[in-house]
Amino acid sequence: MAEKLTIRDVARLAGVSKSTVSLVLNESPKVDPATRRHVLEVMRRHNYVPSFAATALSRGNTGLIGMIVPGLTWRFMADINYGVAKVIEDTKYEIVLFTNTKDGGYGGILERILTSGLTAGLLVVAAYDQPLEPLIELQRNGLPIVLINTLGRASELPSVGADNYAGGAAVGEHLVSLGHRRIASVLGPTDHPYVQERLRGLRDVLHAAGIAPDPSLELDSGFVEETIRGQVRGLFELPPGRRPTAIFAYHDPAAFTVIDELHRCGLKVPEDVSVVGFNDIDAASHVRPALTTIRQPFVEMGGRAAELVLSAIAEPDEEQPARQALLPVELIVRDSTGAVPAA
Amino acid sequence: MAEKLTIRDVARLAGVSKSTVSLVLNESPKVDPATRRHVLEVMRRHNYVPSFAATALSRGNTGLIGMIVPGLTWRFMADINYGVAKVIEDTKYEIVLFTNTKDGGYGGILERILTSGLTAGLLVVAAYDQPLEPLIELQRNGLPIVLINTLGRASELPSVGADNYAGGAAVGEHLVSLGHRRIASVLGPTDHPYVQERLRGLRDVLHAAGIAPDPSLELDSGFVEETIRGQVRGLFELPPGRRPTAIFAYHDPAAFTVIDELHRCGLKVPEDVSVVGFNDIDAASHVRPALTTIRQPFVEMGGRAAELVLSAIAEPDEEQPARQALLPVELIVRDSTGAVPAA
DNA sequence: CTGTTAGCGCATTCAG
DNA sequence: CTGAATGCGCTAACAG
Repeated sequence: MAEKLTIRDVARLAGVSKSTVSLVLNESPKVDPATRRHVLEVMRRHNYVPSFAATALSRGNTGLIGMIVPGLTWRFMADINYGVAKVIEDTKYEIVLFTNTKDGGYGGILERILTSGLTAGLLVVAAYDQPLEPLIELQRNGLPIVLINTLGRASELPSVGADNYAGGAAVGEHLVSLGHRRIASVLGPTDHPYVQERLRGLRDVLHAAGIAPDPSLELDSGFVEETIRGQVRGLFELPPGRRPTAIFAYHDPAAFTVIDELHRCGLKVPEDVSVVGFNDIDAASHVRPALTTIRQPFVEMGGRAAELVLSAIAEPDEEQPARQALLPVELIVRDSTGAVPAA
Repeated sequence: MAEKLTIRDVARLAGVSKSTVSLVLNESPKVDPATRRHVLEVMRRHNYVPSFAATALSRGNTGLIGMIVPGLTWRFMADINYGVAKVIEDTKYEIVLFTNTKDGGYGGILERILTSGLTAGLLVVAAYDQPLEPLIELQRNGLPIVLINTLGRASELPSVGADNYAGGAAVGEHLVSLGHRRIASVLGPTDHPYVQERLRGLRDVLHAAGIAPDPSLELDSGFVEETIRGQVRGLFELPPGRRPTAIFAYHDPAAFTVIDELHRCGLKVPEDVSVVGFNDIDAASHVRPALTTIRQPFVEMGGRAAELVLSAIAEPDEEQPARQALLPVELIVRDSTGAVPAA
């Protein structure tokens, strides 16, 4: 059953030549609508689908888009992938998934991809510990690459990322509009570019509001929960006038920790202190108080990245300007922020 | 740079013929070790990798293994994929990922895969709402398929799954050994095969211990949290002698809900009531009391499934007996279970 | 507009 | 053991 038909069979069945069939397949306008319809009909009836391998070989393009991900455990990977898949599935391309299971960087993957012509383009979800150079090298060799840049790393590669600066600014504007003037930041690892961007956004807004930066309120908290707890306690051991009335945490789990520690200190959220997170993870809306936070557009990022590779593949000549798309983030106001308490 | 070399170039550079190079590539023993080494050396030096498309066309095998997943949001998908990737990366195959983004079933994917010869084999992570027939059909047409059967669905397809029966039995044995005789089950959706299997395992153990089944302790709780809370309360409105001393929840989040509701009812875990979950999600070890639960071997499931397709691809003739591999689960004893309280 | 003729890069006979 | 000849299924000029 379902014996595989070749283009030749279709040609015979339709009473035309192979190339006519090929032209129909490639939607060439150079074929008579009637013949075209007829050929399509034959194809459908016999359930013909062109051979993937043959098409790839002949065209010099495999119709495969590689996607390198650092792993699937990261909670937003699902969204990114969804965005990518949504775009790709409407094309003739398929996604080849490469998961970094080994520590040794991208290993032989990249080399293999390039020289074997495995994929027509590459989507790379930036990982903390992977250097970008090999990718840039690949790109120079003609492989369209788009970086899904969740880390805000600067590079000459085309990339899509979230507008972390705007995120920080939005938080600042929201808090300032509520009357807050002493805003602390639990920054996580401050050497990460995205953290710096957010802080810059926040500072700029504060500056514009006439609020001078206070280093004692900008905390490099790293990734360790205990550090955060200690820092939060430290904040409220400051002289009363120097204590913050709002805390901006670099991601939602950190915000939860902050809130929990505030509660332990006998402070109420948002009555005594307002708290803002980042990322809008599922739990943010379920927790109490529901968390005010910034939503990153991961689905859109995936989709946009896919569109970018696709277009780079379609027009390889056009020396694509390295586009660094920054997608807008969204402030989600919930219950963890409120007006500044009366002094 | 890195102009793509063909087998012909390598032949020329090595001073042999194309077919010799080909034989070397395919590790044929019919080539002189010296020439072989020489050719390999040339390939390495010039960074030659055979063209993916050409190899695929010529061999009639794309070297691609498709993986259909219902989505990446499901938390265990990462583990399954990791297991698959671990196995696949040591072979010449790559993974093509298909995500069901549309509701309409597998859509055209399956048809396309078969007739275009896109993939050499298929790994399908079972989804709740997808029928298996199309897959069986594909398999009949010669496409090796392995079902990663997280739902315990019966089918003639080769599949790997977790031993849910053993899981239920292990829970039973653990609780019985602690002296419990009145064990309630918060079953989730009882029409799901895996739920039934677990219940069967539990019942069999209870039966062997001389404990008669009690329908009032077997609760079809569906997926809704409120239902579970109500049922838990109901359990402790039973006459004192008929109340359970232990509760088996069909998954960890449900167990958390159960524990929370017990606390609200003024009952302590495990002093008054023991609670067991299923799946061993990350939170299970972080929560208090740390949850006793059953770990499912998702990584191993992925790996095993990958091995199965690979072998089916390698030996297509051998009318593979439809293997239904059931991988062992593991009881993780933590703090939520304890000796039955003294009457 | 349609049919003819060459390859694409490799695997696989088949002689030598 | 090695080299020359075919073909995989399709696309892409090129004639007709």
